[in-house]
Amino acid sequence: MVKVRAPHPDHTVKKILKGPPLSKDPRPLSKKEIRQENEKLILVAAEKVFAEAGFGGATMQLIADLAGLPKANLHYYFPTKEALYRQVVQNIFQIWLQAADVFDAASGPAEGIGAYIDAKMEISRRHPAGSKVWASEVMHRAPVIQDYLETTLVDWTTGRMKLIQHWIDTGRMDPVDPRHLLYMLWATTQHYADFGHQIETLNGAKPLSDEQWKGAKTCIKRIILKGIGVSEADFADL
Amino acid sequence: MVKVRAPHPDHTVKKILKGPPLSKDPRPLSKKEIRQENEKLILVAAEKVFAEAGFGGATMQLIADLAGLPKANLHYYFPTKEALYRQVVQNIFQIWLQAADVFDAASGPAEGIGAYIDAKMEISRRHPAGSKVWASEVMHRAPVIQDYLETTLVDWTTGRMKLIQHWIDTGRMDPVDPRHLLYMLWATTQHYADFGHQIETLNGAKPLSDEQWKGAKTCIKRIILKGIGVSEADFADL
DNA sequence: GTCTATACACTGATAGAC
DNA sequence: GTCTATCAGTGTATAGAC
Repeated sequence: MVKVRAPHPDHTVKKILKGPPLSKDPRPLSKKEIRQENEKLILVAAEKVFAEAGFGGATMQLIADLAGLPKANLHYYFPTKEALYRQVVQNIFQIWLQAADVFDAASGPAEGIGAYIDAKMEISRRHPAGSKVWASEVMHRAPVIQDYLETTLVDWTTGRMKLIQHWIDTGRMDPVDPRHLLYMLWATTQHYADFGHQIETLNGAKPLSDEQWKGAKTCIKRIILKGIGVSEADFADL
Repeated sequence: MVKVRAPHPDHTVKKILKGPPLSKDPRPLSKKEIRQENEKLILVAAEKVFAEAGFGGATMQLIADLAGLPKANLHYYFPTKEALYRQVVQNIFQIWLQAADVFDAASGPAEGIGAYIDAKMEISRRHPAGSKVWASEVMHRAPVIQDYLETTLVDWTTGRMKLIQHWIDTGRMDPVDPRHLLYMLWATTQHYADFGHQIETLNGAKPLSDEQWKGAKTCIKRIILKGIGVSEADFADL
């Protein structure tokens, strides 16, 4: 008996990724512009496919179809699947780090942590695919960006922990472990991207509305800021 | 020129999964016992491999090697890779739901939420592989357990939200959105499993010690319970 | 820079002896 | 119930015409 082989539990992926290919800019372009244009096209498509299917489940064919290019062209711009993946992950990491800026510019915990939550929630909303790729990469023991974790991320975390400790020492918040506070901030905000499907399902199969996103941000900020002993007067305007 | 093909960014997986195969019980066994024994062996191995490599990156060969069985035997016990995966995911879901019991048995928010955090943190610690498989499944839009999300999970969540609302209505905690509070609990506790590698890296490449796990639990409970307005006297014994 | 055709490796699954 | 050998399908990557 011939049995049809189930391609992958992620058979939904193909449906989701259906639709018109990403549109190209129709202007006449120089070679350099063509390269930039196509690399961008491929990276955007790759991010979505890697997010939906994981590295192993993603195929160059799926990415090519979504980008509207022949499969061979992908290998012209990126030598291997892994190189393409690596570029996707690095791009996410940049966005992720960028959200840290609001942290430093702040005058105190209410402003700094509040703004950081807002920024990370916006990332979860605007870059859900990127967040998922990042999560997947870390879950699989960071095979391609371990060096970043050990250098950039460690530095970033150390700096932010010192800042939080300073806020504690000057009596502007409770003496909580800065490390676990950071993890809580990462976890809570990232959850809305990584587990977005679960959240949507629990929301009656509908994406969160503008109001609901706003409500989520406010709720998270209230609980955490109050939880670390920031005076309620300092974040009454949420 | 012949180029060696990079097998997968998860090349670390093979190393990690190395070591002596899971030991079998050497007693003489009945056929039924043999079946139970081997199914258990396969499921444990599969959980690890699926967690480390994702569904697409996992291979029946890797699972077989880790279980110490020939590849063909896996197909004897589980007809397809997907069937095996499905069983793994369902097992996780049961553990996950089980943690809910402590929630209901509680007399109020301090006890209920505190115990739930403890229970979920223990799951993250004792079943990190399972947690990762679950996270991966949801991130990929739950291709095999969507029906569970729509039925069991929705029911569970609705019930717990009502309980929290009751606590609010009786003035035992602040009027926060129960939905987002639940998400925060899930996110924060699950983070210690799913992002365990990142946490380890930030901990000097060492797993969290007993003390550190305890510290994490305490820190999370303090922030959240205080954040939702539970009187500090009610959780002073953390 | 684009794209068709194809090489080569690997994986899930099965057949069939023991 | 166990296990070796093997098949068929799919995937990455490349060659080479345009």
